[in-house]
Amino acid sequence: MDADGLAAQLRANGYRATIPRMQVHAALRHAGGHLTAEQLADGLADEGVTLSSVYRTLALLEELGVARATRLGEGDASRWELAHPDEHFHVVCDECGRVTHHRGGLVALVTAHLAEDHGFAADEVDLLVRGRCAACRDTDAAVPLS
Amino acid sequence: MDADGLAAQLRANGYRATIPRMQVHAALRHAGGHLTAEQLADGLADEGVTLSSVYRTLALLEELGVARATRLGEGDASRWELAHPDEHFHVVCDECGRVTHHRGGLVALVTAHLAEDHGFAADEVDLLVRGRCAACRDTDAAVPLS
DNA sequence: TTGATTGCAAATGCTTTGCAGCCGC
DNA sequence: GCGGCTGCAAAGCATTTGCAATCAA
Repeated sequence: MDADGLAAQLRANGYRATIPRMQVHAALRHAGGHLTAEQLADGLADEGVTLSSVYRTLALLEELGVARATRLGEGDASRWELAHPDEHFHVVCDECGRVTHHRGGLVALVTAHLAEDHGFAADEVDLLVRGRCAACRDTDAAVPLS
Repeated sequence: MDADGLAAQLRANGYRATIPRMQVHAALRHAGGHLTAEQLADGLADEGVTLSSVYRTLALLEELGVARATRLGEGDASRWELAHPDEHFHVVCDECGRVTHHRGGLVALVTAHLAEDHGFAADEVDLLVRGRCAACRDTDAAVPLS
């Protein structure tokens, strides 16, 4: 979604199109996702956007279904991205920290299974995989610890 | 695993079998999982076990592969359970808060897919589904909001 | 005995909130 | 102009950590 679209959606829901809201959205769109609230605030400090506004804006964007939070580690901070229209899941490498998206019918499969067999209406499916990516596995093989 | 098994596993790894460790494990086993650190500490206050020991113990049990943490909400505290030998995922009802486990070959399917197509070695798969359970959907139908 | 482990309390880090002024509508 | 939003600073939680005392081995 572009800036005008966001402004329209905000106003359509009775919210105002303010600088922090537009800037946070632009930053998420530009970065392609996986930013913490603090990273967003740091990057937007020049525009006069503060951390608390970032948090408030993220909560709002989430409520509108525009953004989405994911916890990529145990104690870590939440990381944010724009909501994708199609389902996906996150694959995180514990070694290099790289995060990739994977798409697939998997999420739809889970949803259908739960609905049919258990009468459960799934609103949100969050699939997180942690492990080691191909690049890091190669590196390990080349430079063994022993 | 029973108490003796845990004591043995602790000592085999160079750790001591102390009261907090045995009690936290027993509490998790008895409760069947989904307890926060604070709930554990409250229930074990009579045994003189403090919150910080609960946290340290949980971290240790996780390292040993005996326990496992899951975040069931955004800002919520982590909930803990004993690790199951077989994979499973959590289904949380947003309305009544009930949490159920579901088993299935789904996790193995994801792991295999990532390994074969992307060379990614998955260590941990965390699948969380949120929505409304059958019971709550029935209730809603009987007592419509309008 | 001896060092790992605990309790206590203070510190940390992420996130939320109260309030007075500001700005989009 | 009005009321929603923001910045600022302080509070709130879950979790971690420093240190002296304690306890398992």
